[in-house]
Formats: sequence, structure tokens, C-alpha cells
Amino acid sequence: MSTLFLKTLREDPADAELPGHRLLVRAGYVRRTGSGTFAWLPLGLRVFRRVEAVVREEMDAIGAQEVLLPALQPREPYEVSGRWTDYGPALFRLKDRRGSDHLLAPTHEEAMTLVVKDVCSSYKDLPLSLYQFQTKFRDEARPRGGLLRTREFVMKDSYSFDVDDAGLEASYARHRAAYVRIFDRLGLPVVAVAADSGAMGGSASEEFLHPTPHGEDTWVASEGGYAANVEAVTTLAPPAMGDDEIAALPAARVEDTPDTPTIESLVAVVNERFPRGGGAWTPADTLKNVLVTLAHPGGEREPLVIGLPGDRDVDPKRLAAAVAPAEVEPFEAADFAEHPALVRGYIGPGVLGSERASGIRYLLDPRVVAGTAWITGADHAGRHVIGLVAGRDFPAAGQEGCDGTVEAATIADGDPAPDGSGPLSARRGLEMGHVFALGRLYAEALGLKVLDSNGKLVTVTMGSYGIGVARALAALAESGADESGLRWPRAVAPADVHVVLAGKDDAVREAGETLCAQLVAAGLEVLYDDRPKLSPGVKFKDAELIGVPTIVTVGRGVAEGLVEVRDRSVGGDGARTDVALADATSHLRELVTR
RNA sequence: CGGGGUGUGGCGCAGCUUGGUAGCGCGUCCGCUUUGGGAGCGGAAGGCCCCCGGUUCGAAUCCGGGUACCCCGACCA
Repeated sequence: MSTLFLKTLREDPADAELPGHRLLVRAGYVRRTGSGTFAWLPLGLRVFRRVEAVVREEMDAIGAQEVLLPALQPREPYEVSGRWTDYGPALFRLKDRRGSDHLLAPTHEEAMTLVVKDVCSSYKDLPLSLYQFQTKFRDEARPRGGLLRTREFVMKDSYSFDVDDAGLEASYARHRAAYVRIFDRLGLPVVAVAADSGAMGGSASEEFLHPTPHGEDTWVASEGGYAANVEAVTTLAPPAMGDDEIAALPAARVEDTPDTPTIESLVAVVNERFPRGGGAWTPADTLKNVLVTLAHPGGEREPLVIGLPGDRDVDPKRLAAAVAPAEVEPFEAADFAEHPALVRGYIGPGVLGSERASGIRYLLDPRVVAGTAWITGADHAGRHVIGLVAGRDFPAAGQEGCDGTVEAATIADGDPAPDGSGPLSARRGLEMGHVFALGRLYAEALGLKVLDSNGKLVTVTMGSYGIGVARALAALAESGADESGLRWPRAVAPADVHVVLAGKDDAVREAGETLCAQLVAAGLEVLYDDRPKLSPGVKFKDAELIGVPTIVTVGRGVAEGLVEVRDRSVGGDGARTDVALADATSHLRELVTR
């Protein structure tokens, strides 16, 4: 360490918030160089390489082959796939000297598809899985959490290519299993949750979330084993009524309900003036119609109304996922002016829908099935309609005339899981990996076809699978850290053993040098603190900060032929043991390989 | 993109309200002492006070405009 490019900091950096990020900077693993960009220093890079190595081994183990594609990509393939516009402002675009458009790839579906198209022409070339560790560029609106969200980051991204759905299913399963092994080896707890496949239209998609309060994703789980990102949760709709039953329901009636622009005021007034037998009206009896504007990637703006039970709000993330790649923007006062059929605060299904007065697309929450009766706007100021029945008075979810359903309502703790496995509860998580059965979208767009065994051209079906290396490292730093510093799992620690030289005697130094030489000869990676003229306390503090799981102190014990071995591994007992210098190498080797 | 905050030696900060030419701690360098839990004493180096403009005899400090970074939110197949 006397020559290592390393400077530990005694104080926390001012620009770091999360404990793990602070420690990574303090311990000299990384330095921030700009917003969302980081320099990797020697210790950090060693951990980085070891995380990579684990991922690489598991990729190789499922037969995936490593390649490396350029980060710099021409516009055209991304134009063909639609992502040149769909990716929006997060895409780094640039021009070369001839003025032609390029991008710094945010992921490599297009590029990888084209490489395979270039090389493969027969079903005999498949199945095929390719992967790379490549720097991705995303011009994030706001980088955050140190290494958790950066604008430039290395991702292991792999892509599978198969002739048929069964092949894709098998490739997906292999990748999924590899991911489980990777996170297991890294010592990083994760849960696989159903993810939104959104605009990409893929069939299966799962995220590996590391449960942590710092996570940016919200996911829900049931006792019975259902787990999903909130964006992907589907609503358990009540059964629809038959036409006969619906016909027997009381007719809808319009009533005066002045000064009831909000759900709360409406419920209060209705309970006072129009009480019903069998319990008071609640917000869940109302149908709330929320107005938004969709900004489509092409620049087109479209008003949209979402109809959902009044006890729910629109969850911005769920809605965004549901309408992607369009972006959701507020519905402004000016927009009301353009749509006179809309009576602010009293909008109802009477005017909503692309075939009705407003002409505005009207998407319903899946709960609004045929036979459900609602209190909702009567499209006149100060009036609501009571007992408006879906499927009789307006098209119910899923019926002809309905513009469609949308999964945009908030998920509440206690909501039933869609598979009937019990009530849901919400948690936070950090996306560590994503496996995605893409299907034929990219292959179709870019013309990736092979001849099948009958000599017919078929479009290849694909999967894509990603793991962020630095994010995994950051999550490990976060989860392992204690009050005195970092603690790395052995699989990725920057060294196997940290040898601290505590003493100025020649005998101590000699013992330290000999021990290090033996450890290296035994195949261990050693971080050796031979810094002279430093008080022992500084070295001990630094060793704890750096977080190598085993710390060996060579100092005053040398006179009796002893060194102190200290355990600082995650889940370890923190024990300090005196070990005979003569046995130290074999003892440590056993400890490390165990 | 909305809201909040911060830019002062390498790092962490004070000074700004009330203008007078910059200070503390850590780190760094030299010397002596010290060496098992962030050592002591003495000496030293190191700053375009984010940038541009304005007010003023005089601006780190007041005013205007930029810009960078951090946090919350929006955003983020």
C-alpha cells in the first residue's frame, strides 16, 4: 500500500448521500468526475473485475459466448426499430464529421441483431446466446445515489436467438437460472418479480430486485408467492354480471350535487341528501375520471381520460408504463378550452370515449366491469348521476364500444394478488437484473430470418438479459457496510487478505514480508499495508474502512511467533484469533477457500 | 422539467446579515520526538473566494445574468 494509488478520506464527501457511496469514496474505490460519471481507482476496479468475473463464468456456463460491440452506433438501425425517437431525451445523440447521426447505445438489441443477421442464416446456427460487457450511455434526467444511477455504466447484456417459442422459453429459463446463481454467488439477496413488458410487447419479463429502502422500484408480494413490480401488477376484476341481472338494477338518476368538485365532498353530499340502505356511500362507489395528456414520441399530443374507482388514484409509474413510449403530461386549463364537452369536476362517461361527444379516448380501470354501478359526473356543473351501470349505461371494461382498459390505479396494501395467492403488501427494491423474452420485434424490424428445417424463412425470436456491474457493486457496498467501513463478500473483495504491519522493528517488517510472500505463493491476493511512519491506529482504521474480509496484524506478537487474524466478513463473528506465524499461511488459505 | 440547497487551498467547513483585500480542522512538505486504535511539538507550502457584468474609493461579502454540483419530485422498455 505504500505505492498504491489510494488516499482514504477521514471525512465524508459532501456530495454523497448513501452510506455505501460515502464509504466507496472515503475508502478510495471511486471518485466522482461529473454528474453521473465516475472514475474507478485501483481498489474499486479490482472489485469491479471480480463482479464481472462471476457474471462471466455463469454466462459461459450456460453456453453464452462473449463478444464486444461498439458503443458508438449509427442512427439507422435504431431508426428502424423506432427507438431513435422512442428512447426520447435519454438517448445520447451525436453527429460525425460528415454530419450523419450517431448515438451512444443505451442497450444493444439492434446492434446485436444485425451482427447475428450478418453471420447466421440457418436454424442450424441456433440456438445462440451472445453477451458482452459494454459501456451504456443514458442521459438520465437525474443521476442519483452515486453508482446506483449513472449516465455511463457497464452492463453485461446478453441476447438469445431461437427459431421458435419453445427455444426462446428454454433460453429464457437458462438465463434466469444463471441470474439466480450469479446473485447467490455475489451474496446479494434478490427477488425475481414480474416486470412490465409495456410497449415492447414481450411475453415474459422479470426483474431481479434487491430489497432495500433505497430502491427506486416499488414492488408487491403476497404470502402465497406472487411478486411483481407495481408497474406490472394486474388487477383482479370482479366477475361481470349477466344482462338479465343488469336489467334488474335500478335506473340511473341525475341529481343536483352542487359544490362537489372532489370525491370527498361528493361522498359527503350524497350521503346527506341521497342516503342508501345498507351502508353509507364511500369513495369506492364513485367513478373518478382523470384527465391527462399523452405526448407521443413523434410529438403528437393526445388527451386521455382514465376512469377508475374514486378510492384510487392514478399511479404515475403504472400509467407511464402502461402508455409507454408516450409520456404523460398534465391536462391544462387551456386543454379544457379546446374540449367544451368536458365540465370540469363533473365529467362522466356520458361524453367520454372516442365515439362520444368529447371524442377523447377513455380507458377504464379493469374493475369497471359490466354490472357495476357508479356515482359519477353527469356532465353538467353541479350534477352527478347515481347508479350509472357499466354495460348498460355506458360500455363496460372489455366490452365493445369501450376504448380499452388500463392498469393505472394505485395498488393499496391489502389488495388481492391477481393469482389469488392472498393480499399484497408493498416494498422497495433496486433493479439488479432484468430478463426479458423479447419475441420477434427486433428481428422482424431488422429482418433477422433463418431457414428452418423445411427450407422456409422464419423470423428469429429473441430474449435480452441485463445486469449492471457497478450497480451490483454499489448494492453490495450498501448492504455489507457497518459503522466502521465497507465489508465485502469474499467472492468480490478487492483482496483475500489485508496484512497490516504494526510495528517498526526490522523483525516485524521481515515477518510481514515473509508472510505476504507465502500468501501470494499460496495463490491468495494480498493487500499489504507496509506504509512506514504511520501510527497503527491509522492502519487499523483504514483496514476496516477498506473492508477486506480478513485482516492480519503483524506486530507485537511476532516476538512470540504470533499474528492476529481478524474476521470482518459479512455474517462472520468478527473474531480475533492469534495464530502461529508458522501456520498462518495454511490457516488463511483454508479460511479464504472455505 | 418543477421545488429546495450549495460552489471559498487537495478534503470538510467558517467568514457574507453589517463591504476594508481570507481563516479553521484534516491532509501535504521539512525537522525532532513518538509507534497496537485516526500521535506530539516546531516550521513551511498551497487560494482568479465558480464565471461574466453592475454598484462602490474599495466586493468572497451587495445587485443582475450565467454555470456546475447535490437533494426531493417528475423522468428513467
